[in-house]
Amino acid sequence: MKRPTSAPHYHEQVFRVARQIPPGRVTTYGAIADYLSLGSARMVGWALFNNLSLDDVPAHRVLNRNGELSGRVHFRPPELMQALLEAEGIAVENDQVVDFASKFWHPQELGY
DNA sequence: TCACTGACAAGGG
DNA sequence: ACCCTTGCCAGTG
Repeated sequence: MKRPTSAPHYHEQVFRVARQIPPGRVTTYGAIADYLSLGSARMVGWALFNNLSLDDVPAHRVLNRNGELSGRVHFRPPELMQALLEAEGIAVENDQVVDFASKFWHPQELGY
C-alpha cells in the first residue's frame, strides 16, 4: 500500500540501497546505516523486518558485521536465506558467508 | 510517560 | 578469541 510520505521514511531509503546490492555480493546493516546516516544499524534490520513481503528487496544479501546470517530466522523457512545466497554463488558455512571480506559490497561503490 | 525490546556495532576486559 | 557493556532509535505495552 502506498501512503503519503512527507517525512523521510527509513524504509524507502533502506530499500533503495538494498535493491542495488549486486547479485553475488553482500553488505551489512551497519554499512547501509552508515551510508544513509541513519544513526543506527538497528533501523536497517527493523525496516527489512517490517517489509519481508517485498520480493524485490534482496534482504538475504544483508548480513551482520561478522558476515553471519543473523536475519535468517525471519525467512520462511529459515534455511531460505542461505539457499538464496548459495543460488548466487555465495558459499555459506555454519551460518556464515565464506570469504566474507571479498564478497563485501559497500553502498559507496555505487558508480562513482 | 517510562521501560523494555530488537535482522546491530564498537570498544574494553 | 570470547563475553559484557554501551550507544543507538522506532515500536510496543
